[in-house]
Amino acid sequence: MPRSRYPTMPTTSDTTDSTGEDLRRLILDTTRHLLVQEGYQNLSMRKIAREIEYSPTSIYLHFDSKDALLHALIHEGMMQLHDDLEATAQRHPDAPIERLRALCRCFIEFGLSNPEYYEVMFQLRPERMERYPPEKYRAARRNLTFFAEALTQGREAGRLHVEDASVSASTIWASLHGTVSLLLAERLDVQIDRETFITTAIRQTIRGYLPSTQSATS
Amino acid sequence: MPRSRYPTMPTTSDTTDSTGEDLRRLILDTTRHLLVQEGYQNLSMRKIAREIEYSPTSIYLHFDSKDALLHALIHEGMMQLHDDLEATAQRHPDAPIERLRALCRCFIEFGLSNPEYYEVMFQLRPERMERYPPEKYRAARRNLTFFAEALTQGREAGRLHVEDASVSASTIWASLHGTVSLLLAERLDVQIDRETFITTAIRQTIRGYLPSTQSATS
Amino acid sequence: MPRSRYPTMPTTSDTTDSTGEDLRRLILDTTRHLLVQEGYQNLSMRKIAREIEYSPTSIYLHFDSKDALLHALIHEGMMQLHDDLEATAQRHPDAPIERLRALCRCFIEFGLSNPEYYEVMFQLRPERMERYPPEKYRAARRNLTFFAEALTQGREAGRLHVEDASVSASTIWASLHGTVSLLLAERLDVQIDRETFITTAIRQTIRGYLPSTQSATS
Amino acid sequence: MPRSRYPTMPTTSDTTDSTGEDLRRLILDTTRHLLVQEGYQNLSMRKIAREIEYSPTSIYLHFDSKDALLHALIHEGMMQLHDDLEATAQRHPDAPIERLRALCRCFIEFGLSNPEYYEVMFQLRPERMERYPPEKYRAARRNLTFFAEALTQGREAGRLHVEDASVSASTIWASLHGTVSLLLAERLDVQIDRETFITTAIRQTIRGYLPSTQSATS
DNA sequence: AATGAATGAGCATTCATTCAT
DNA sequence: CATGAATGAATGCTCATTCAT
Repeated sequence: MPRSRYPTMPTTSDTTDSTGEDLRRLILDTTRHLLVQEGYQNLSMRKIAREIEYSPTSIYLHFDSKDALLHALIHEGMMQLHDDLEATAQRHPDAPIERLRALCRCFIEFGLSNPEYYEVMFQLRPERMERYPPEKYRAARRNLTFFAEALTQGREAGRLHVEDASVSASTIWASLHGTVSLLLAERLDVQIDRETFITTAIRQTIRGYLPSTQSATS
Repeated sequence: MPRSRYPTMPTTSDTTDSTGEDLRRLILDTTRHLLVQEGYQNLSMRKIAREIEYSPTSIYLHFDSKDALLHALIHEGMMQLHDDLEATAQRHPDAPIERLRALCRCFIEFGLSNPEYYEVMFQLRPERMERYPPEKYRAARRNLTFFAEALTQGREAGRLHVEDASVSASTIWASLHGTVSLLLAERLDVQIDRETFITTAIRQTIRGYLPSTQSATS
Repeated sequence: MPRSRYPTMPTTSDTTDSTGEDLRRLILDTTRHLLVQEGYQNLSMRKIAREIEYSPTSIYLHFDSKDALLHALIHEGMMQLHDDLEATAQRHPDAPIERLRALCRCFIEFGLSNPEYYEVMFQLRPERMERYPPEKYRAARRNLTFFAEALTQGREAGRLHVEDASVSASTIWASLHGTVSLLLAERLDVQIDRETFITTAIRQTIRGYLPSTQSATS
Repeated sequence: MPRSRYPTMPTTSDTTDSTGEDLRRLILDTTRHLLVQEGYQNLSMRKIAREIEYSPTSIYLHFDSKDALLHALIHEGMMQLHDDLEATAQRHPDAPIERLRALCRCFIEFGLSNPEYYEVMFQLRPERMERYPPEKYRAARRNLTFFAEALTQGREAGRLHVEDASVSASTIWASLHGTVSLLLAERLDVQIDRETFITTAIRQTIRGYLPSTQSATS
């Protein structure tokens, strides 16, 4: 009986960690694993149950519904992304532009290396997110602040041209999200080299905030 | 008997035919409608049938399979987007930057006002696209050339800084796609005004191609 | 438009052969062909229609139902088997035992070389045969008389030990049918050589009618 | 609520278990019943479910697939046939010819009194048997050895003329199978008395192995 | 003589979930 | 804490057949 064959998350979540929380962890890890392996569309409670060698019913002892399970998973993903971004940010404490570039690269790499995770984190239909718990939502939004902070510091250092850091963080996010999405959906023209595409996307995104000669437009 | 309760496409396709083509249209229109209402994941042949008040079998008289139906829909969407972009391009024959901005706006507006199409057009998982007919694929790709042409002309006029027009067209597309996606998925922070977000996204995207004082590294 | 790509039956049936009978023939030939190629289970009116490039409806102009079509086909098969057996019988006019052996071989070979045909001819469930037209049934039964005649002549020549030629013809038929069935169902042990099996089956079947030293009890 | 209206198998299998095995039995018994009533071709999971007044899903709690269900059924039939043959063989330990005759009679009676089993046991198309588990296949083949052993002992006693006992067991099986098949398919001429037909079939089959005066023919 | 349009019934299988234990 | 038993609803798709034209 394997039961715990996948790398475990270091319990980032707010679990009070009584004894039986182990199964909760096992479910989450297995679900994540299945998600990556078979995709969101093919994820089913039964498969999770089969994989952990418990009955489907047991999952419901720990999660109210499939949605609740997914939400927990999204949250974990957001937390991991947070950790990744944070580590990245700390590597460039005094160079906001470099930091911004690194954050962009970090986001894209997170998406590309966790494709199915990415799908549930950012592409789940709004109705499935309706019941997403507000405090988790707030935590997720915190990821954006890394971008906003870099922008703000860049502006304060006079090196970036930023009007509203919060809005700009969102548009940067949009660009990165579009980049990841097209790559994951394999919609990019085969003639275009992936790495060139990514580099260009990041470069142009950042160029949009560098002071320009023609400041005219709108 | 409702039967035709949704706005109809003005028969963009190559049909000018007999009576029985009406049902084909009805199916396509209804499918589009269901797509925006319930999303691709919840779309089923039976639901379509129920909605048009025909038997599921009847759909198969007009489309070989669910995939074929979706492909037809995607193609229609691509063709309409093409028409929109073309009309937009012609409105600014001699001002590449203005044209580029208008094309961006056009794309975003297309996405926001045809959410039915958008999901299947750009977010369908690669497996479902595998059998997408090559000639339709080629037609779809043509939409990108409007962007590439504007970039090229802007470069030739010395007003845009563009290395590879084809790659850049793709990164612009990525930005726009990300923008539309986040809006449709209702992932944007409620505190941010939609119109501001869109305008900013477009402006920054284009700024990325304006000549800058600081020569952007790599 | 091919329409008549398969070898045609030489109109053994009782058709008055007006002009439109051509389609009837085409349907029969195509059905036979499909049967051999794809098996009885996969035979459908639609497939036949597709193959002959007529509408499914058209088939119903010539055959009342799928059953009627199958019955016509069975009849044709029986007639062909009849021809085969007849030709075989005529080759041994004066040697009843040899003739019997040849008839057995002929039957088995017919079965093995027309597997799917054989299936509908002899293995169709009784309820599908209920409405089989009596005159066709009688014609089919005539095939048995070749065996009965050989038995009778063998008895008259004092070379075969036969009580009731009609019953014995049936038991011989049963043996042959069993032999063909097992071979077609691939139920024979792989260690047993097909040809040896067939030869043995025939030999033993005939030996059952040769005069024995031990007068067989009961 | 009928639920258990058919004769039950006395749990030949290796289950001596809990309560839930009852449904498994009910499914098997009902399936057998439906098989004889409607034939293999018309057997569907839904019909079984309807008949046992459970949901179709419930069947899948006990059998992985339709094939698995059929295989279980075939195996049960083979085991019962085995028991019947074994009991028969033991009744004639020292009289190989009598034993052979009794085994033939036993096989035919098994077929005629278990028509439900018969079709799936011996007439299933090879495709459906492909995945038949090898150990079950081996068990099934063991039934043939009763015939082979009787032949061998008859030969050793100098009372039967047998070349290859294994091949001959198969041809005897073929004869019996043909006999049963024609009877079950109701293909026998109504003028022929069933019992006469069966007796004759068995007698002639065995006569084929008695030493003959004319040993000549190949 | 031929068809286009349409359908009701059916298929094997999977799903998330519930409930009594 | 965990489960076995059970289900209603759903899935894409195929079938033989009918009927008005």
